[in-house]
Amino acid sequence: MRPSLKDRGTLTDVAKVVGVSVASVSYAFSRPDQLSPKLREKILATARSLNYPGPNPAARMLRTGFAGSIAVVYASPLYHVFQDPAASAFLSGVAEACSERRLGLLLLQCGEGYESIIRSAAIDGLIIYTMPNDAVTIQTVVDRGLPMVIVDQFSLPNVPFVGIEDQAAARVCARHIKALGHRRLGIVTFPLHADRYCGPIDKRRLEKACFEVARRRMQGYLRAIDAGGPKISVKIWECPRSSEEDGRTAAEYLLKKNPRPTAILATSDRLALGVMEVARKYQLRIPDDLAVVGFDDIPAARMSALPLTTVRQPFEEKGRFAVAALLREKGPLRTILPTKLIIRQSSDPGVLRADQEREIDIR
Amino acid sequence: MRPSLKDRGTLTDVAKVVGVSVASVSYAFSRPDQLSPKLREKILATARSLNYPGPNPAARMLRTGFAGSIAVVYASPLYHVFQDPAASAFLSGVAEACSERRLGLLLLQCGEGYESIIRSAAIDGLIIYTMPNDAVTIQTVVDRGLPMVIVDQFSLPNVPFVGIEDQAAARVCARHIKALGHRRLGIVTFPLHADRYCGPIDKRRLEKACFEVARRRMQGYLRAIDAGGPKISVKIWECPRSSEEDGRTAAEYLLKKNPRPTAILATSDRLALGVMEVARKYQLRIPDDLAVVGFDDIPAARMSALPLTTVRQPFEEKGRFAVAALLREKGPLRTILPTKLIIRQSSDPGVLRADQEREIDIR
DNA sequence: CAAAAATACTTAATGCTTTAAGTATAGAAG
DNA sequence: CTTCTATACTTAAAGCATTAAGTATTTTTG
Repeated sequence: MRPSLKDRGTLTDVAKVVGVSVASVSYAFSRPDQLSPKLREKILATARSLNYPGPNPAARMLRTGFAGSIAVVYASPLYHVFQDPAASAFLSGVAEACSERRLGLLLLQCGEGYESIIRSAAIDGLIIYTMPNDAVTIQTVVDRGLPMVIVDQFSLPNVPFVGIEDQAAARVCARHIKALGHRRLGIVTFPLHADRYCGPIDKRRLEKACFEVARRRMQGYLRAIDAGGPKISVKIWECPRSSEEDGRTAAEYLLKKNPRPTAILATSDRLALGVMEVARKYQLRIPDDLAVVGFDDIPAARMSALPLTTVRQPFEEKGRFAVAALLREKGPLRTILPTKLIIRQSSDPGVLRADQEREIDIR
Repeated sequence: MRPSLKDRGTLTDVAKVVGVSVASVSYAFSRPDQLSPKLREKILATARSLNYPGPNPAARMLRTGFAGSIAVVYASPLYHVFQDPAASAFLSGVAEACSERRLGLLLLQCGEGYESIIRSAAIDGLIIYTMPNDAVTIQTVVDRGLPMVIVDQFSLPNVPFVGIEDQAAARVCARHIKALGHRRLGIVTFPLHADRYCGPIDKRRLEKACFEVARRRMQGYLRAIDAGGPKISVKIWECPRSSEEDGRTAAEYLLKKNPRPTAILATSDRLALGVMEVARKYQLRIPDDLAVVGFDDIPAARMSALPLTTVRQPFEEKGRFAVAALLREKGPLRTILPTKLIIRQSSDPGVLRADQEREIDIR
């Protein structure tokens, strides 16, 4: 690509032709009130005739210190955001908030090999949407010294945080299942670490987890399970991503265990939907033979042939809050949004119709 | 938000402390080969200790003329891209191509009130994904004088174009319906104009259409319908957007006509899915009482309780091609990607099972 | 009609980096 | 030991705009 911002004429060129100072030309473009309409028109007309494309964004940015865009940093391959309904919903909120404020929205991938692009992106602030909790990656971002907001994940001192009560919500899921009488549970989680591991996990791996959301949800499940009452057995499977396919893989493992779990908790709806597919394949009746609970309440959870019990979280709102927090417009350092347990057919034999659901506020 | 790119120390500050020239500091960051490892390390260490965040992107950009990001311009509210499966799939391809090349992906809304942000975005090129074919809006973009690519929509001389044979594909849809013996047709289209009109349209409105994709598809339908053979009646409904809800509204109108159409062609799957919902509500059997054909082959088309006949187009590939074309890496001025008619239960009584489908190459 | 105020425009400093070309030094080659 | 080359670093120009403060001119006001 040719150096696109170069070789396009400058304010000075226009000024010379019109016979005014550069200041006037600058004002013609960005502060109309400083000029007589007549001169302004003349300048703009000349600019057009000279093919002058308007003030160079880089120079303007250098001078004003304002880029007019914010970035969302995403740890997985960038295209996943367009494939994952939860990420899409969040970004939808971010996009809406950006549009309102006339800000551009820059999507950045973080992780190894992507440091340079994070370092040199022309932005006014960063929303950290997913990022492993490891020092190297964080450093690149923090080093920019830009305003930032962390969404879900870990938190950093003095950096605004927007999220939900992951642990409390997960706890409520597990309690729900426990209350239904299940004593053998399976848990399917999206990554705890950034190593693309796929398989059962041990305690150590859980405790060292560098994706906080997964860890908090896991902790929620486990605490509710261990919170007294009847003894409950648990098998855990970690997936390298959060797709239906990963859910299927997990289910193939968990459902072949003997004795088979009677309920599966998944840290995302996509995983849960994958689990249900496999259950159907093995002719297990849901919720009688197997109860399934997801997390997120993506549209597919409700639309599924067998509607999924899940935790509803306000993704769009999260996105809007994240932008607001980034711009320091208002609000506290920590914004915790409310969630609800949505009970549908996939877990509760008492829910008889597909369009029936029960909402329970969490906390 | 505080002026974030300001007040952060400069190359010069670091140079002074280390006691070297600014050039050396610059090289330490961006051209390691120009410096002894020892000096480089010293400079970077000092930079860290001074909280110098690395070269100012604006200044670097001003000097090099390279921004490191490209933009996708979208005419509807930006958050729609995260809600529309077709747009998501396209952007998914764009995102993948950007990641590969270490480019940032900036999402920009175009249209009234958004000119300034398009004018001042720090980018190296533009992918025009949707944009009404009206001079004012186009001008803002063209005026930037940046490399650009137009995807679908109108084309501009010497601007690379990536798209599909909309008209041919639509023609094949209509022929398919015609061959099945239908003589009363309804057509549901997404916007032909940017005026949010919702209702039946006349010839004039169609001919003056400023969204080319809609126009080309409409023309395809109509030409196939008028191409001799039995006489066929057509009712057309234009929607202000391309959602299921719009499809429902359209269906409420079309299905109340007397006599009722026996087939409905929709310019998008989302519209078609909305139509099918209403058909179900009225207890119409699909495809016997009503055949429905969509366009795009989004995942929901296949997953629908009654799988939808539609045109499959390679969205991700379109995105990747658009980026490639923007970077002038290869390829001709016009890239036309192949499409297929995917025949499923919603149109063809001969398709008996939900998971059965027939593919027909278009052209 | 003189003084004050508003309007319209200019001056000039400043923002921070990149990079071709130049210089000094150390090491290799003859 | 001289000459050449490579290495390591410096010089200085250029990239393009914004904007506070100043000047000249016109309009308003008393």
